[in-house]
Amino acid sequence: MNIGEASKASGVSVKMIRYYEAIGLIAPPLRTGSGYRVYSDNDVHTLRFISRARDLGFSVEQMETLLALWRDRSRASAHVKAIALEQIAVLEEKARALKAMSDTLRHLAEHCHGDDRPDCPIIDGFAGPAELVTPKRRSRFGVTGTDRKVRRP
Amino acid sequence: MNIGEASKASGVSVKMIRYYEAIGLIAPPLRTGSGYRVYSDNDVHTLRFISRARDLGFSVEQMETLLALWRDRSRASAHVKAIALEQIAVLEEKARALKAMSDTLRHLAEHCHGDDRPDCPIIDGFAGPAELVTPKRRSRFGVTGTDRKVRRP
DNA sequence: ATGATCCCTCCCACAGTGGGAAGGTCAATA
DNA sequence: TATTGACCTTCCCACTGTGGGAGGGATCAT
Repeated sequence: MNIGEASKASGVSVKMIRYYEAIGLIAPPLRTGSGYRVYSDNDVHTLRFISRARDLGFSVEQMETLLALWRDRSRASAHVKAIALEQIAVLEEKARALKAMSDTLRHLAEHCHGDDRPDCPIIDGFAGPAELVTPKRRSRFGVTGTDRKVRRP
Repeated sequence: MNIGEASKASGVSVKMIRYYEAIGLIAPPLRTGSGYRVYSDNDVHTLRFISRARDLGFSVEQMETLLALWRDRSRASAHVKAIALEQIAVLEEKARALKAMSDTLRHLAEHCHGDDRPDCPIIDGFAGPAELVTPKRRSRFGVTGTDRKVRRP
């Protein structure tokens, strides 16, 4: 099948399929004489796997490992579990940081009467002393991980 | 004071101060004869405001509004509150999505014995039918917002 | 005067995703 | 058969927000 069909069947956008191929996450598929990419059911299966893993917040780098493990019938489940647990910890830490932020904001908002007068504890909280506003400084939390390396060599 | 000092005093990195200037979030400061940027205490105050807002997950675009409101002594607190509440909702939705992900993963991990046998419900969950693995499809949640426009004209 | 420590600008990288231009292909329909 | 419309191709660019680093100038203390 063509890329559009594979996209619909897997839930990965056409753009992303090509991107994953370019960065080497998936193997280049066969081509027709005129250069169209041709995907098998098996390829779609892999794409679907990728889609699920993305939805669970795994990075492309982690998916590389996960895919290798998926294909390796002799791998130990302990290995996969370790990666999953690591990911769970990351996810939970991000959720925690997010919650701390919204709690702080909510606290500020609760003390703001929200009418047409200019006094506003939210704005004052931003401008005033740090302790009032920062739950825990410097937790920027990019959604995808930190310092990873160049992958296209 | 020079940019390095302003950076230390505000908690915004030197790189970011220049970036915020380039995109027009902050006004270009005065320069010495040799081209060094010179910041006043007031500038540092603004920078600190920005630093706090960033820590609470506001995007640059939101900060533009927030800064304008901060400087506008006649603004209505309702306006600020509305922005804050919006941000709270976004933050909470992200936290919720993150939690759903980690719950799903944890569920999968709990059923994985984690030894050297290859059976692994985590991997199987990725490869198998969608219902088992996706808490709620297609919630990718970039940390900063979606479709915003070019700002350097 | 020399070296250390600033600062300047400019370019590049990254994740991950989409937009779109310029062009080739394929199937169906008029 | 010729045209149309839906696909496909590659290539480049955008974005957010942040850091790295090169190559060169400025300031300051010893």
